[in-house]
Amino acid sequence: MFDESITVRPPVECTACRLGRHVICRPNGNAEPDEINVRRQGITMFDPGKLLARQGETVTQSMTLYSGWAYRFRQLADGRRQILSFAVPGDLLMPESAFFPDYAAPYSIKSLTRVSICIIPLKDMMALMHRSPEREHQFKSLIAHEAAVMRRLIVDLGKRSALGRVSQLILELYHRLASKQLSAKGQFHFPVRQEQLADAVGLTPVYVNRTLDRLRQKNLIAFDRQRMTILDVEELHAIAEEE
Amino acid sequence: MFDESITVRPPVECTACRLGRHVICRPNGNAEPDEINVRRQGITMFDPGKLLARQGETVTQSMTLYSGWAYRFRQLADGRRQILSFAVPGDLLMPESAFFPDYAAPYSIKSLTRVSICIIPLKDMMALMHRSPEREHQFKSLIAHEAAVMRRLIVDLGKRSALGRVSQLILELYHRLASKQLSAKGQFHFPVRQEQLADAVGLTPVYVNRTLDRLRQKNLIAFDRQRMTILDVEELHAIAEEE
DNA sequence: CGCACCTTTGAAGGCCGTCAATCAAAGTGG
DNA sequence: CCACTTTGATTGACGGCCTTCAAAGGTGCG
Repeated sequence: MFDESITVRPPVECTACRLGRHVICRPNGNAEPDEINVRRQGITMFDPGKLLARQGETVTQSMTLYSGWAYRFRQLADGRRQILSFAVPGDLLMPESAFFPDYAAPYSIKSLTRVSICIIPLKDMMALMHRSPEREHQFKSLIAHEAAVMRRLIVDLGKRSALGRVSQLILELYHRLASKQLSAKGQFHFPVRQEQLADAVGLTPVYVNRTLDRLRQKNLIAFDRQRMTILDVEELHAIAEEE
Repeated sequence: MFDESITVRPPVECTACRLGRHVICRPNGNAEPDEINVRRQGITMFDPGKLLARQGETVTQSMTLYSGWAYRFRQLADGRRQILSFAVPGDLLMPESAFFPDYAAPYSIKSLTRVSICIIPLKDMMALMHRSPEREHQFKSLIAHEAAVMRRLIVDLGKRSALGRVSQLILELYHRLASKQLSAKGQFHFPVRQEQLADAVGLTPVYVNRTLDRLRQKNLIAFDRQRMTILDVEELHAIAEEE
């Protein structure tokens, strides 16, 4: 399954990880030795569109996105697919797997761009988690956050129009990236194709295109060549809430 | 907030709880004394339509549904509401709150029927949970199950038609009730009004009505006077998957 | 019996989907 | 460096699923 990947020696020590405090496996502030650096198997690269985890299969690895984007999704028998969430640099790809031995993945994961992923055996991640109550609490917080994102998506899909859903998604990703210093002045790298936007917000690619167009004509966003710019955060937020 | 409720002395000992093994607070099989029985404050009754928890407010109590139905929902500023899930007898109303002190409720909860609820202080429930690794694991499993239900709902709302969504919901509740011995021969008490069905599956009450009608005309269900009967589980399941 | 609350039904319209064609951008090989 | 291909964005026409508005019909309860 992973034969199309390339694993390289870790280019950096974990203690010098550029993701800094935005990643779960950051070293403790105190004198604890850098355990993860010893355990991890290297950093693995994948091309865009590669399957990183398959729905139903047992999870044995803990994967942290070091660079690039991925998405979690479920696929129906006839091919329809629903994207549950996007993962951006620093995100743990399946945080809840750390709580259950022999956990069966409840969704699949695909790379959206070229990605590099920091992989360590799930057992080691579980052991690391259990070593410190704070780290365990961080895992629980991650899971609670995932649940909060799912609830928002449910409300979006159930109660909001196309304009509202797309606006919500753009804002959510903007805020997540901003909290990791990955956006500036409302501008950020947004490598999501309209087909995947459609699968995320429960619309067709054609209608996502028209919806983006409406947002552009309202002068709320500029979006071209994977570069998203939010021109009016307040008004975009208002539309995201009202529509 | 709870001034419209009536609290009565526990009518039964926890060790004789009719919910038996279908409730998280069941006594351990081994010789451990019945701790919950000491801590709980009694069983509280609420009329239909009462608010049991308010989105955003800090959770201080652990509530288990002893009888009746409730639903978890989020409400938007303009009044639109999306139901996230239903709670049936035996369900813990907000399992994830046991993991976070001073947890702010991410959704509101309302009684759907007249309900009786077994309430104990959240701190006691947390202490009880931490006492035994198995019980803590049960809590984690509950939360994982809630997450799985949310994922299915996301797929329903994003990718399925009205017929598929309604079928999915009926089947989900049927299976949940069956696992608690609360349904027999495809027949069960279903006290959900069409307005709430609509809020659960992201449709309007009018269209839910028409959709139920289509299911009846296909001879897949009978539904009258809060009594739901599934006439053809296989075919209903097929439609739930395909539509 | 009368009122409140649902459910059911009809008609009209809009949001979004489907199908299809065109266009733009980014490779690819010569 | 330029045909050629591939992939994704864009646009138009049309249709359908679902919404909205309104009214009528049931059901339970005081």
